[in-house]
Amino acid sequence: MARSTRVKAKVERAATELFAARGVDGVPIGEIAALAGVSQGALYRHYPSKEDLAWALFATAYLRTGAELDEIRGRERGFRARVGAMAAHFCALYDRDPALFRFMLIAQHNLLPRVGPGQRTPVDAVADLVGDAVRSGEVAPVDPLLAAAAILGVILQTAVFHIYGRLGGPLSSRAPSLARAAIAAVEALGQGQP
Amino acid sequence: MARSTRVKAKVERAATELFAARGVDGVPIGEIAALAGVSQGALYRHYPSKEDLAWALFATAYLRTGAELDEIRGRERGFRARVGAMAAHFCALYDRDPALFRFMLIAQHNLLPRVGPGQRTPVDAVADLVGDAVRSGEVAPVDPLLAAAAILGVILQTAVFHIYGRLGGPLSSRAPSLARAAIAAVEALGQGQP
Amino acid sequence: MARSTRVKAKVERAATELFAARGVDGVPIGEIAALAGVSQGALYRHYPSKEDLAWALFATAYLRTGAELDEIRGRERGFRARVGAMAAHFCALYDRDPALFRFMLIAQHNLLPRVGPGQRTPVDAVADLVGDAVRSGEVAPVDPLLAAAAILGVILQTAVFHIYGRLGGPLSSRAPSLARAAIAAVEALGQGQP
Amino acid sequence: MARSTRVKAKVERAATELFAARGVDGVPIGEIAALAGVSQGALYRHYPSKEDLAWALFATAYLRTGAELDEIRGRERGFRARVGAMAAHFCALYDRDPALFRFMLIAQHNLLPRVGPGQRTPVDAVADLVGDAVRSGEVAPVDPLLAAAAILGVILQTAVFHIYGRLGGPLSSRAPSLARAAIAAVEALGQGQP
DNA sequence: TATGAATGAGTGTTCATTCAT
DNA sequence: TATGAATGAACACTCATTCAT
Repeated sequence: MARSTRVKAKVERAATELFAARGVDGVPIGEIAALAGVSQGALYRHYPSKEDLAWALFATAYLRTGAELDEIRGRERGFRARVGAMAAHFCALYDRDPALFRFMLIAQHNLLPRVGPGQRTPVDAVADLVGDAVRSGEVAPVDPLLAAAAILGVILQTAVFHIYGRLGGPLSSRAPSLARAAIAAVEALGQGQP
Repeated sequence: MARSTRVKAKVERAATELFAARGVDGVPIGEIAALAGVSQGALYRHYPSKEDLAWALFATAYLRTGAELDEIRGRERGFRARVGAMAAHFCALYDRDPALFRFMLIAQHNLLPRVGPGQRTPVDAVADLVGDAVRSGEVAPVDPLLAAAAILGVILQTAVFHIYGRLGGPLSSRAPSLARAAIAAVEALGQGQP
Repeated sequence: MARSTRVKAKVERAATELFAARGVDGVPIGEIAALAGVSQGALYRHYPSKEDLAWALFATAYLRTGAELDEIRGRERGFRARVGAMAAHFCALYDRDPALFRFMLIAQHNLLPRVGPGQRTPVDAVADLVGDAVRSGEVAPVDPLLAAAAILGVILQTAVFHIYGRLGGPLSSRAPSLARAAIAAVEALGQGQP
Repeated sequence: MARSTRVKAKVERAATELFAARGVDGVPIGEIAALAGVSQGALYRHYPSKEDLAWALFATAYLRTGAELDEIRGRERGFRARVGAMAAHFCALYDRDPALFRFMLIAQHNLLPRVGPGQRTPVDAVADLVGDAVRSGEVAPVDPLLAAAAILGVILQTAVFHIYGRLGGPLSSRAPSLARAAIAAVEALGQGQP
């Protein structure tokens, strides 16, 4: 592993932890450097600005999550299986790196507008998943974006409660419940005016 | 209405709009003063600091929402009716003042820790609503906090999608759908592994 | 005199002295503030940046000098009288505020490009003076800009020598000599190929 | 030509161009290295600091010019011929390397004080030339330094006008005119108040 | 030896807060 | 009391210089 890669990795870890705890604006760059064990100036060899560092962290994680959800959509068959796999995936992400998850939840409010319109986001993946299910007749017709909001809302709000200490234990153990709840919510949305 | 009250109202409106758009840290206090049409120094006659202003805005809206949800719980009877009324209430809040709603979604990450443990929050109201339904046998046994996460997640994530332009139209028109989805999610959570 | 005016005057004096001694880039803004007896932040109420402060000082002095030379051109009659008055004017400027003069000589290399093409500069005034004299037949045909270079060169290089201690005494006492030399130089330029 | 010499030449060329365009303080050392095609660290093998690089460039050119003017003084006979040769020499210097000329004009304000009192500068050469002429009776008694200012002013200010685009064409074509103007200026200085 | 990453002191600038008027 | 200028402690960022590889 090259020296440069080591520094970058340490900086990204430190920044993720601190940004997650106190927000991008709440963390002086010197504190990131100190936690990463490098000098302040060294950060600027890898990122042109603090904002760019935050954006790189966010975009990487956000778009990678979108790609992973797309990958699940390509791999799994059937609405229920796909939602289950996605819920498990989100929970695993959370359990593996809660700081990164928290950072993404916080930072989206500032950074989402920087995501280009052509990018595949997690929202796109989930909405397309619902679209597939509607087309195949697995679920009654429903606005895919509204359904995606329900699916993501059930999962992400649970993560938020976990972050604030309202819920404990590994999130992964709740993945099946969350999947069931998300599926039920989407089906209920589809039963508009019967 | 006393002059002081009018000034406070103008300041709070300005702060809400600006905080919602760019976050508390992203808004200089001078800009709030300018938008409110008062001098910078005058702000300090009403709020001891910017942080206190943000906290006052957040706590007022957050705790009032909790009280309103409690009031719904006191007024409505039955799990479904109560969830429906709460969903309608959230949607009306959003439609009436999207900036305030957005501010609360953003600011919670910084300000939630300042909410005292004895305060009645919206989460408490929703969780208690679920607890009531479990006790009365209306829904199968379920962790009230997990169920509250599902209910709030379905509603709030829809609001988030509205904020980012993924969904349009008044949120209130979606209230019945959201209530149905939230109820279904909770019921699904209650059906462990049969 | 308003407080604001007092502060501005003190800042401009301090900046002129320090810029003249060590160049714009060589002077930290904190030193200007210290010499002016105000806080660092106070500077930014009057100038948006250090560069703007330097530019304001330069542009004011440079364009005012141009206007004064134009005024001389309007007042005096005859080539010799006008050059004499201009030389005296430059020398008086130097004697009254050597630091400002030195600052202008230094700063022109960075700031002259910011002077808009429509502005009346000292160079324009001197060149027009020569143009008048050529048209009236007082001096033989000569490129007014080349003649202006000669006139300004004789005067300004003398000031430079004074700055570096090669010449002493008040510059004003040399004004008549400089005027004579400048006039002779222009006349000699006019005797191209007889 | 040794490798070290080639590197030094490339560095000096790059530094001269960049210093001339934006001043010593305005040019990061990395930019010099990039333009010279060497690494940043390699510069420090040849010059102990940026300041030393600038000084080496300035001192070399400045003192070499002084030596060349002295050589003209040794070679040419008569005030007029010597001034003519010097004017031609300055114009040739400018035409051959305008960046170096511009750098010297800019850098003198910072670096002239570092020139030791015993060094032969261009000013010394020109002043001595005038002294010779006064002693030989070729020109009326005149302060040699004042006369040197006039001679240098006529030539250098013309160069400045050329740099700023007020005059065009090769400067060498103006050398005879400048020499004539400089000589006339000196003679005028010698004619006190008759 | 040559490279370019790392260093760390220094800089310009912002902005919450104070305070003279 | 209301104003807005002044304060001064941060802060993000730059860059000359050093040094491990």
